[in-house]
Amino acid sequence: MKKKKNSILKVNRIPIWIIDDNKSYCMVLSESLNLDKKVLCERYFHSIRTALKEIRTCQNPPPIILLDIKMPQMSGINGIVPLREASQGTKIIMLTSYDDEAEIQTALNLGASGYLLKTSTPEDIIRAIERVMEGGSPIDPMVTKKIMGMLLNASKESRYLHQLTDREVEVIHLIAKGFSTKKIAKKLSLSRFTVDTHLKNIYNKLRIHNRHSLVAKAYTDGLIR
Amino acid sequence: MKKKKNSILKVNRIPIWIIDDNKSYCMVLSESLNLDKKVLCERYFHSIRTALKEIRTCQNPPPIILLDIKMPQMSGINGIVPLREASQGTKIIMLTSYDDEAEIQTALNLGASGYLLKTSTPEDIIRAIERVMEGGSPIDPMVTKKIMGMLLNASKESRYLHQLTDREVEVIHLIAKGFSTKKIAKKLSLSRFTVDTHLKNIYNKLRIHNRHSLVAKAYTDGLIR
DNA sequence: TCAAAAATACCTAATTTACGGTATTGCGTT
DNA sequence: AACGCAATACCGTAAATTAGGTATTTTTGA
Repeated sequence: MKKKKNSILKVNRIPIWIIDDNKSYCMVLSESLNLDKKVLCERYFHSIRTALKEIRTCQNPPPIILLDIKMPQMSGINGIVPLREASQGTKIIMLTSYDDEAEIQTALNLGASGYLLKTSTPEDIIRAIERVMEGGSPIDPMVTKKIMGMLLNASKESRYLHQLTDREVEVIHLIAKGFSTKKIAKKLSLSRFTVDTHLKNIYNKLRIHNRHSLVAKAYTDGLIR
Repeated sequence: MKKKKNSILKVNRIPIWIIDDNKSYCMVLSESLNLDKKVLCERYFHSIRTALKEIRTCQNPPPIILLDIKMPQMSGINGIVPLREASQGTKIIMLTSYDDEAEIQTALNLGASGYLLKTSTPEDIIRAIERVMEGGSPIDPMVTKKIMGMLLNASKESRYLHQLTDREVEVIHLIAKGFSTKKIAKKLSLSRFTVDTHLKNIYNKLRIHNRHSLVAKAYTDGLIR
């Protein structure tokens, strides 16, 4: 462990910036956060453009930026990359009213360090900031829940979507484990012809023509994880 | 929104049980949590067996159980299903010293509501309990970070791990799209023999013997997402 | 209880795959 | 110059797969 990291932390409050087009929310949040002694909202901006201009010229870019995802001119998503390029040390916590899975994925892939819903309390946000400073990636539990629910239900949904039968799903899982027709037949105590028939029916339902497509589809459609 | 939910919350403290073989940790945690007025650790057990016996016979099973994952006789993982069956209303928060990805997946799939590392402070744990009561699924930010890192780096790592060449990776992607040897050859303007050779080399490197295993491996190893 | 759906089994022909070889070319590194 | 490695290409063949049938039994739902 280096001393440097501590020194930043010990200069009392963690400096942050907020970027959010909603001016009242921005002000209220800023003041709420400043009530606590842990963080200090130094500045806030109502557009990514102005924030970018500032971060490129200022002396001390903040270690943390709270970034609203939904903004008129430029989506918060598009702000992640330029902001991080302008200041490599800065970590970004997305703040949003939506809980759209695709956005979460994109935001995190682009290098956001956290993802909070706007229903978060100031305490939640402060906690998240501290977590990010420690190297974590806080994601709102509700968001986590949503993603998990998605993952868990995907296989059932997909199965229903394709009208696959129990046996067919069973065969698909074995195919995905690399088994050949014969092996599957042995494993399920069936004739190889039966397995063949199941496979043909699966192919027809999924409109594919071979095993490798089947495995790919099983993964992309969430039938298998 | 129903009123019922609030009524439960308003009976002051949320009752919880702790199951952890480490007796001193168990006691200390229990007392720490009880310092706060939000939760009340009613009981703690040092084995799943005793906790199960109790939950099956008691009048008021707790809404929340903190369950240690690493225990001598029976892994905490195996406790999830019987505990939930014994008391359907009870939600389980896994508590562990490890941050093994497979365990997280398994635990969550089996119906655990949260996953915290033992480095969590009592405040973290109380917060997590409240989140679960609200229907969320708190996962320790460090754990989230680990999973994310895994997802992001998987393709590169996996590729490096298996020493696959550029061309080989290219072929794998086309296989995953369902193309046959001939189609791939046409697409890449190669001889079908060349594609065949690439495939043979891939099989040797990954120690597999057919296309469907390849696609499965490409997905599970994160070569494809 | 009757019909539909699912699961089972078999056959054949055409096609594709897997895998054992061998071999040439080009591109970096030493 | 020598070497390793990636990429390319070719051959032959046994095994596996796909796709077109037909057909019986079991299960299930209306």
